Amino acid sequence: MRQRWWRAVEPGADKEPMSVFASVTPMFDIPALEAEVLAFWQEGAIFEEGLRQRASAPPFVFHEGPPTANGLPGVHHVLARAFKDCILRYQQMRGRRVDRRAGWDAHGLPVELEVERQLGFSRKADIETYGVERFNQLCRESVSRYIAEWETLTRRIGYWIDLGDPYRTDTADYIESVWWSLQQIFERGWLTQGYRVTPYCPRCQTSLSTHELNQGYQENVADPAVTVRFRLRERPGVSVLAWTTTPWTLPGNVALAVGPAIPYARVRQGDEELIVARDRLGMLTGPYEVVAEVDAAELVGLRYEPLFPEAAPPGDAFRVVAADFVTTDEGTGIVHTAGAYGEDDLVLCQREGFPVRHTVGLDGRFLPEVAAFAGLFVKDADPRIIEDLEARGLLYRAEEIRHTYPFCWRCDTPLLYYALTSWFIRTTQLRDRLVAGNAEVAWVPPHLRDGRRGNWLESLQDWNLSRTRYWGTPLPIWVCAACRQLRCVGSRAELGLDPDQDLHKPFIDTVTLTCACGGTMRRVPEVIDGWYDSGAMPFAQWHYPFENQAAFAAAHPADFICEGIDQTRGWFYTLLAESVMLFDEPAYRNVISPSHVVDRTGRKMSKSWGNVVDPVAILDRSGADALRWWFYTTVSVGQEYRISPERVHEVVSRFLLILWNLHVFLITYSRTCGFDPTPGAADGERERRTVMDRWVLARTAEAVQIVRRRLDAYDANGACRQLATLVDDVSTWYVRRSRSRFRDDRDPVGARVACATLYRALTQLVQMLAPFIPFMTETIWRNLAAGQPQVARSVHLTDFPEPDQDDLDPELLAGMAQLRRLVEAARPQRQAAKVAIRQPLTAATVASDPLPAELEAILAEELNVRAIVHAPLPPDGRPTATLDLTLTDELREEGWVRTIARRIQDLRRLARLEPRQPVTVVYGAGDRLAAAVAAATPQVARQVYADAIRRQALAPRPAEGRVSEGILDDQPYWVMLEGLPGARNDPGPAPGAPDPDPPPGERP
RNA sequence: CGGCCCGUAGCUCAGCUGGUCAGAGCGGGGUUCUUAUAAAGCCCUGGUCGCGGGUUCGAGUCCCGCCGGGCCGACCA
Repeated sequence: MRQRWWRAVEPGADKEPMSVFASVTPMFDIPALEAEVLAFWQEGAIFEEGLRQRASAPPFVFHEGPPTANGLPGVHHVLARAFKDCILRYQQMRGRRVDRRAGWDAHGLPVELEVERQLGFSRKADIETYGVERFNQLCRESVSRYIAEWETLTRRIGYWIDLGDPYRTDTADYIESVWWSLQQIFERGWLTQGYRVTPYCPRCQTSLSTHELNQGYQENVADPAVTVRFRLRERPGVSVLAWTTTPWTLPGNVALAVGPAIPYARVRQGDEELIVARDRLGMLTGPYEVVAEVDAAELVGLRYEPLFPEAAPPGDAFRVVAADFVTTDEGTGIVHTAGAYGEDDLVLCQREGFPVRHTVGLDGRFLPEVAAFAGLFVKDADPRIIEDLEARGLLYRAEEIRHTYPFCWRCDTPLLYYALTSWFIRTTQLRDRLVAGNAEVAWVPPHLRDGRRGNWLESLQDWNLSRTRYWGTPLPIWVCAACRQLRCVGSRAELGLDPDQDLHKPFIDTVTLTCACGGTMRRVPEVIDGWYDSGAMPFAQWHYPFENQAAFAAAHPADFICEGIDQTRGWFYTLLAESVMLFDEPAYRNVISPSHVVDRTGRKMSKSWGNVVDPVAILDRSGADALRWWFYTTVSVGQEYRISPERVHEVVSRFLLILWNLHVFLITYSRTCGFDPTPGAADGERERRTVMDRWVLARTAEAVQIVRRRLDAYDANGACRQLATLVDDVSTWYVRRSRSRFRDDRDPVGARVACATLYRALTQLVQMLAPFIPFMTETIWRNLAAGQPQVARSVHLTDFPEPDQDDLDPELLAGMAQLRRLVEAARPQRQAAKVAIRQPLTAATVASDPLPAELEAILAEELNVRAIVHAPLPPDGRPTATLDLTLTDELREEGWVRTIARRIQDLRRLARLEPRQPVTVVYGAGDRLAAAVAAATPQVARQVYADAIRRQALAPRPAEGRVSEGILDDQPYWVMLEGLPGARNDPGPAPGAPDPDPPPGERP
């Protein structure tokens, strides 16, 4: 039967007669440990217990940003969740009630597209044909399917959030709350209809908001760039040249714009004359002659021949006008204007009274009016248009340009700038209040607030809220067919609907209202931007204001949110905007926003690059603790995370194994010395603490202070850096210096004091680490808590450590720091002189601030000198320690003995002996060396647990058994353990030696 | 074009309010210590802390300019 080695066994079954601890072993299967912990949490309902325990405590309010469940979660999703979880666990340990409700963004284009893919649809019309009701039902189901995948990962990484009662943006209650909010905004006059040019996806057939646009820019897109002749009507032989990268907008041309302050020129080239900006003469091909300089004012009002007369709209058009937005950075300094396909163009046309008419339909194909290209998709029409212009002598020049161009963030279709009637929230009017609201928020990293985020708010656009799609919250605006009166509905009651009525399309479109004028009101066809839904979660998750008004009031604004940097203009923005509009305050107080996860070379991860790092593979190999710790410590929040499985795995050996082995060490020796951590059991031992004990406790108390300060400031990086240093200090300084005390069987009280000290430091350390690496800390906690019914059964149910005032000791910390610097300063001297550290020396001359006697004793031991000679501090104030490297015979002999002893210990280790298993040592050496050994035999024997140390002839050395041999100051020797055959030099178990499993410390 | 971030040893990164700050880890080379450690300590890999100015008694650490990288905006008619 295989022991479940990572778990403490019930006391009594396996324990030392004197010990409350069950044995534990070195670690090797972290994923198995984590699976065990997950099962423990599940079976013990630890998460629920934590909430219950703080039920009446002051709340710490957290909002979970609802992921759109339309695909599998990636490693970057683990990143934000790691930071969320550590703050939430910390706050709960600090005594706050931390309700944390999961949420799912169920609406929106991403979900629709996923379903369209499944159904093999390529056009929006396919959805209508298929039936909107069935389609929406599939959307709802698709979300539910992916939610299951997200829940699996959420649990696996130890992200504690209540998955049992999530909010979903597609429920009727949620939608009703959103309607309520839109009615508020409508009544304040901020929700309006407008005819504007917006980015438009001809495949999805909906416009997009500016904050969706940014996600879809692609670099280095090749597009045609054409320069076209516009022939002046009254001046035969003279053309105005205009430049565009969208030839498909040329049939829609209605005007040419010149800059009022830009100087122009008329040039002769061949038998024609051309007008361009003087600064842009360089774009002309071939020789030319400037005929005249022309002011913009002279050009304004000139009429020209339409390029495509058959498409020309009725009314006034085809004139040159002045416009401020014209520049001479590109093109000819004269701008082709098509009212329906450019923001500036539309404004200009409306000002000048030019007709604004579409030449392209909602599907991105030319309308019948443009006979030559009717039915062609605009991008496909570009080359045909160029050919046509060429054939008619209107094309001056055609090239290819590479530039950045927006594509649909979900379906990769090139976007068109397209004039549409849309519903907008006039956020530009609210800019000052949004900026003021943002100023109240604390960001990690701090520069985001006034940097990227603040900057973005300054250049805010109106929020294009409506989407001409299907799966979303219906825009609750009804229009009277008779008098065009608008009404924004804010509740189901206004429509006379049951609470359990589904509110989606197509049902909602069948609901009519009667207008005050007696006419019939019908709903507008649009749904709303899914980002609005998620921004509504602070109130909509509560079905506010219809229910839970008190709960909402108590939970707004939130203390803390955390999402990736990409949410600056996503959720961070919509939360802020909606909260400011509705409640006149920001929705959150503190934000952590980690940067992107990229591959090991700094490239974005993308499926087509083949460099996507799979979180599951990392979790299976290194575990969730390792991945989490890597995120907390590898770089500061705000820097890119260059991830690779190897880098994450380093955490295991560099950090997790050391931590684990600290507790293995403690338990091993607690079992041998009979240490009992039960309060009261160690009474009276405090007075016997050594300076090392006091130091490690002071160091821990200091770390508690620092970690609390850092986490209170949402600085997980700072907290973890401190904890990493603490683990290193405990392991490589306290335990290393104190090892002999733990195993000193002549002083069991002293050993128990050491154990009690390490127990105290380690339990606090593990508690501090629990928010970050919740799995391993849980196992260690339970192993340490074994047999103590009064101790919390989970580390996550404990209170975060307080800095113990009695333990704090800044002077001791400073003294030890100086001591360690002195030791480091001295060691290179031995190396240079090739004198081993185990070789005792007479003295070291130390120039430093005076150290207390007990620290000086440690210094002498670390330096391995018999005396410390004091010297004045050098002028530069830098403490030094200078070794006297003179060797006497006596010193040499002592060094020999220590070498022999070390060789014996090494043989014990290689033979995998138990710590106290007695052995018989035999050795061969010359007389001088043997005399030194003989003189020190009692000490050596005790040190290496030898019942006898016997000398044999130097030659021949034994052929059997594992022998260690060497030369000390020209004197050859060998040493071996008697009765332990197995001569090979490998560290495998020697035949006859105890089986390596179970581990050391397990049997009496 | 504008905003922000970054540019520190071969690699990945720390360096808070200016004065032991010239560091850590990894890799490589060397060495030492050790029965908790699939460990650890130490040394080396000799870094003009991107470049140039400035402020200061003193600047990776503050200011200005420039170069390079990243992100975000704007523009892309």
